Amino acid sequence: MSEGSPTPRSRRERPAKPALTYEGIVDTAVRLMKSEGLQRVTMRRLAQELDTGPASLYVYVANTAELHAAILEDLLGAVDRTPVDGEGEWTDRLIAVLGSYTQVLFEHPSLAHSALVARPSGPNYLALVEAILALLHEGGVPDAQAAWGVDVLLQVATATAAEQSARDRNSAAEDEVRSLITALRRASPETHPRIAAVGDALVSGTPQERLTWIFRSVIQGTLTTPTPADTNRADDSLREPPDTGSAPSRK
Amino acid sequence: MSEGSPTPRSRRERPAKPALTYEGIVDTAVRLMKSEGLQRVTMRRLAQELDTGPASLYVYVANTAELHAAILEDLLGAVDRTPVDGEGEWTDRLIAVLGSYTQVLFEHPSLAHSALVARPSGPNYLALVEAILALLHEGGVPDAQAAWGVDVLLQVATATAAEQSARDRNSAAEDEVRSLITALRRASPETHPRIAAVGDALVSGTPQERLTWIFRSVIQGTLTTPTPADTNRADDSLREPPDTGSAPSRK
DNA sequence: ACCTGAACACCGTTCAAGT
DNA sequence: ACCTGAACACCGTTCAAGT
Repeated sequence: MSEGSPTPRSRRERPAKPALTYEGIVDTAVRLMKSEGLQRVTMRRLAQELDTGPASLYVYVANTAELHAAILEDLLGAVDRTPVDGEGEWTDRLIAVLGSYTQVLFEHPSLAHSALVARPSGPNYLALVEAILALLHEGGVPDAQAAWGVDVLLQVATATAAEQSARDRNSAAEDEVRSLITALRRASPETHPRIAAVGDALVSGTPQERLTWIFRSVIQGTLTTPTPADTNRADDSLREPPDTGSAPSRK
Repeated sequence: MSEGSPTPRSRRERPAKPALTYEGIVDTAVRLMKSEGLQRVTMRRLAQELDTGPASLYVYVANTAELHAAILEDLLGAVDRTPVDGEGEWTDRLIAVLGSYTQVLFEHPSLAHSALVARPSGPNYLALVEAILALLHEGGVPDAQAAWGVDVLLQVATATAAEQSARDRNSAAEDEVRSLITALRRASPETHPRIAAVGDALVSGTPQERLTWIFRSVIQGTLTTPTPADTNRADDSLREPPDTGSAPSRK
């Protein structure tokens, strides 16, 4: 599986245009994303980077969405999962893992938005899900609740990063927030008594404080809210048998 | 297209081309969105619908994002807020309002995704925030927690609608979910013990069941999780950290 | 003063034709 | 058999020039 040794006899050798592979395409896409943002990772721009035409990429990648999902999966490798086996309260360690995930999205703002739709299924994503489940298990959260909770936790983290990063990059989004704040402040106690009553609390706190509170309260809700499944199936014998022997043919 | 309308021959009277106004533009945009989806509500397509050039729209709308936010604000008028003054448990009525909001997004799937970024500040959005705050207040949720909770509740509702609607319209997204499910099922108990242990619970339940559980658990978390503001501040305004460390680093 | 035609600088995706 | 040039059908946004 070794590549042929390069024989550098040609002096007008180009900068080693690498053969197109899925890995090479994703690597280049990640590099391009880090340097220019996801909005520049287009099929055409990426093809240009790879010194080919856009049509060639379609041999390896089905469409732009799949390309973006592949970038996300790659980036998830940077999430720090070490708190899983660390010390301290399990909730704090869970918040640390979720915070690291959010941080990764923040560092690449353009990615967060697409992460809300892209559903990666690669090893880095699975490892993250496993880490969160392990911490919820350690905290004594029932399996059914933990299973549904992991989705919500990743969802709020992703959505928060997407919102925040939209503001960073898009001045129009910032204007929208500004006018929302103005509208909230101007809300009359007559027509909007509760908005007037809570006042600045609607927009108070640092993003950091708010995010930590969100994690804490969603964890709390997950811990204390039974799923309907708990009443439906009391025993856990509904699990699929391991796929030894007969392969399940239905998809 | 609206051709073949009976126009008098003598005059070149067109089919009553309405003068451009902000309201007229938004109305047409909403109609176009309902008939062809948000992805067709482009500046160019909308201008075509209004029988003008795209440049003319920029007199009234700053950019595409603002246009989409205006559409969302209009659609929020369809949210059923009557449960606020209804009967029954406050949590059930809150879930009903949030469910109606989610339903509106579901009925116009293309809108949900943009709703995650667009921050409307119109009357319909304010009325929705007011309604949620009123219900949280009725439930005895402290103001500071209610203020932060309303954001999370709208966020999870929006994100859920966006995810679900992405699947409906985009077969690629559906494939992604399918391969995620496969990946979860195949997870080895050796490397991913918790994923293996919870098994199908990760993907169990109807969207309806899951969404209701999400609302319930986020409400529960909001109710029981104190904000740092409760201990930190009395009535002081928030101060921004100096943030002098932003060095212009070149790479 | 107000509006817009035309241009600039891009897109995703497909497929016939070339190697 | 594999790859890609070229085309199709679009985009957002700007601004000089026309009325």
